Amino acid sequence: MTKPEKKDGTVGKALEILDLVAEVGRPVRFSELLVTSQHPKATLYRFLQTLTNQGMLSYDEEKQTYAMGLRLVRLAHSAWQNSSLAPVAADILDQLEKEIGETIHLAQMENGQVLFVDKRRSSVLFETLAQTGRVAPAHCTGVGKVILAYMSAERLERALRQQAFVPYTATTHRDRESLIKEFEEIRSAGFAFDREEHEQGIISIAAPILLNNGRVVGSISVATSTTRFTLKDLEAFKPALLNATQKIGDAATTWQFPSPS
Amino acid sequence: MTKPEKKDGTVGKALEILDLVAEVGRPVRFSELLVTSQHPKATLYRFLQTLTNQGMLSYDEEKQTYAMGLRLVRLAHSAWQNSSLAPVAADILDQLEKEIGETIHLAQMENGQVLFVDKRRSSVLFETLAQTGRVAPAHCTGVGKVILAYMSAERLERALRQQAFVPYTATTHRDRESLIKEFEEIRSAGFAFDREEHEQGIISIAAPILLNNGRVVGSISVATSTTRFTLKDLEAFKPALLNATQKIGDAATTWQFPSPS
DNA sequence: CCATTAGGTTCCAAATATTGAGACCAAGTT
DNA sequence: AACTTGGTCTCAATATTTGGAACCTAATGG
Repeated sequence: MTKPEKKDGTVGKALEILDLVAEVGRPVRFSELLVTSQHPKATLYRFLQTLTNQGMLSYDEEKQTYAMGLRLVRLAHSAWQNSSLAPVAADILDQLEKEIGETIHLAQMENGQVLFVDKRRSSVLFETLAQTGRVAPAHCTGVGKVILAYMSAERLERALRQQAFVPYTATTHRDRESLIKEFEEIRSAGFAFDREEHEQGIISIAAPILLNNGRVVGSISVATSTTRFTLKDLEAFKPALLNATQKIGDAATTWQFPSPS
Repeated sequence: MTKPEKKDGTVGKALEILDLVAEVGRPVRFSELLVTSQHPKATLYRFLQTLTNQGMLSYDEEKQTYAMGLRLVRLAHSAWQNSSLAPVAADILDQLEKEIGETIHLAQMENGQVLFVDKRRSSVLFETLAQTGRVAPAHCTGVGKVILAYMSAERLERALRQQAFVPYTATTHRDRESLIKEFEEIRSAGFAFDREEHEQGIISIAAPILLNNGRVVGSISVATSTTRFTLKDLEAFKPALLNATQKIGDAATTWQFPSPS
């Protein structure tokens, strides 16, 4: 009673199961879900049934596995167009890419995680983990930290509670205090670095996208590998980066702006 | 009792509302949804509430509008990777693009509609309506007709019932009979044409992707404008196209294959 | 400037859908 | 052949959803 936190009935539970399947990231068996979810057999079974014939999941009869359904990609298309910064930012990202020629990510906050909503690929073949639609932890990425640093106290509190502080590398922030300490630094600099905090050998510089009323709605980063650039080198991109975030912020303010998570 | 057709309780209804919002394709007001949905005020309100704080919808307080939520793009990423043909087909599409240098679409069936799950853009600046995640009617597109033509009787029946037969252009099939008649032709040819049936000035050639057991799981099309090619010209792509669909079919058979809608 | 209305939100008892223990079934293992 | 493991089905108890109507609030108009 002191911590209900969630009160969304059947629909909420069903969606929880979708998340579960999504998290696994591959087709998954009934029994596997049975242990990770808290539900009894019959209940889980019915949810799976419902979600499957709604097209939110797909069921492979032969392998007897569940995977995410195609209806989601249809729905997501609409989400991407209407609720993400991607359409507003597209032209500006194109321009930024031409200017600096490195990998660029456009990210927003989704339930305490960083969600990549668009990107431009470096011409050099170099893959980061990030693809459009992919998520990453907020506490150890440039895009994540810079959004957190500019959040309102209320939203920040909620987001911090959602951080698991998984220590990916030696430089990853391991607790709330350490992370919060960096925020002041980020705010006074106007941008954040990722110092190989998520992936060994990958660094980035990220700046916040602010609405004219001061609200953060997302961020952009330029990411590269330590074999090609140092943090100092990345700092050279700062003017171009801030110019881009400024423009996107302006555009998003006048345009239909998305409500943040 | 004679035609329940849908029996998915609360979850089904909630998802129906998501579809509703997606269909509008722009942020939408409460009152607008109230008339298109069948639900009473209070009920709709609660659903919107639930979906919003689940991140499936986003609410713009200022404009008082609902739009699709970012959680969907996160979930869809997983769907696209696990349940679509896109990952299996990626390399083959790349190759096909190099070979013929025209716009290519990879499509699957989703609830009676054609869903584009990937594409390769022609180097010539030429935009079709199709983007990844976008949907189109099945009865008037090459990718749609060719999938229908190879479906099992049972699945076909279901799909046909979902066709609205909107007459986009002069050549669009206007009824079930006319459409069915073309299926034999398609099957004996092994591919389908789109004769400006969806968009004036856009034609395409499409071939089915078949699992080794004969089941259709998707299709590929090469689309172009009538100012650049004729149907005869498109037919020249047939060998390359069939080669690609064959390979994708093989790959999909051995690989984790998605369950069709 | 008050009256009126349209768009949203909240309440609550009745109607309905969800829930889960356990029975059941199929297929593979020992 | 008995035994597991993985999955599906049934049914009564229970919790949730439901929607009419009251209630807000901010616009609109007279």
